[in-house]
Amino acid sequence: MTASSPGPVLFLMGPTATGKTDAAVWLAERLPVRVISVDSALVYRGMDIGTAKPVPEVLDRVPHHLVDIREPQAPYSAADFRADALQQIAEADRCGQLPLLVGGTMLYFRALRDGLADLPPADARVRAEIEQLAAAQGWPAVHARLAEVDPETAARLKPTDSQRLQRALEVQISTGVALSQWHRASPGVGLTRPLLQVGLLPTARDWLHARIRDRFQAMLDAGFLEEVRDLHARPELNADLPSMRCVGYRQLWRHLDGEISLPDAIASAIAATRQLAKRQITWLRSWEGLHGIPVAEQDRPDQVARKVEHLLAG
RNA sequence: GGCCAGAUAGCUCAGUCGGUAGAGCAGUGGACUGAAAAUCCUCGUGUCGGCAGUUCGAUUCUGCCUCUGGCCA
Repeated sequence: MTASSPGPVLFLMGPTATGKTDAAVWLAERLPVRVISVDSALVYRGMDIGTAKPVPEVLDRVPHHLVDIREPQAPYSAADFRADALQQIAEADRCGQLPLLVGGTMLYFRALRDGLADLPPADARVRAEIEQLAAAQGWPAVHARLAEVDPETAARLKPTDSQRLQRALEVQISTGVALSQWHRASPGVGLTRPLLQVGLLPTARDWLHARIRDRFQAMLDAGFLEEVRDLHARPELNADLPSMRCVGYRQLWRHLDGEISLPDAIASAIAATRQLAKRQITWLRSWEGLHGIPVAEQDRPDQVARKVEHLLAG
């Protein structure tokens, strides 16, 4: 017996502060969908205000999966997400729900859609070693070292790209096989079912920037600084954790460390949010198969959601 | 009112021993395979506060003016 043909999967993508969550909630209250969050920051428990996580009342009404699934000291990765998301999609199928993947972490969307190579996970010990080499001799030295064992990857990476250099060398050291070899050996398994890929695209940068600024102020009014203060007080957390590098948290953490004034922290957090939105838009501009929905300043979430619904019906 | 220090990119500032200027930040466009809200790359003409003087040539030197800090009254 063959399973009934797999139903579609809906991607709802877009830069921060464009109303993705509200649109998803609107859809979820009218259609049998399963909301699956695609967000590298929403996974962390205790990081609520600064991540613009839906408030508990909303989460009660419309459950969001893959939210609050990690403590801030625990790393999460694109590969973790892919595995979790596949499981959630299977669960949606079982329940007769349309999987609605909503969020702004574009690498996660791509990892899910196109698959990932079969690579070893992060190795904290090896990473620390590489970190030491970099601290002593600089990242160009790491690049030179990588060039000896994996010239192909070294050639495509800049000597300044600390994170990718670290990962590439880490893979080689911990497996004895070059990252480029791994990539050749396993192309990655992508999603094979029908996909509706919707991207919310702000019509202009100026109002998005204003909204980002206003939203950050609202976060502060809602107690964002106190939230970070609580995290800052936890001995198991530190500034180098991926969670504490999140936009807003990172800058307020620096302020709590006494490195910068509160006004400076606020200004740079807002700028970092704008830069995040810009990078998300860059992903979307070249996204294959994208159904872009222009979002104007005055558009309400339900109007945007109706357009998504329309695409779904068509 | 007097004295001193400033006035240069959207912001903070550097600089030009006189030949029309450059960093950081911000902004822009881009890249992106287990940290991705991460990490990295590209892009710099702006009455050098205003007016006048000296000079072949002034953002640079001189004078006056305006504004901003500080000190003294």
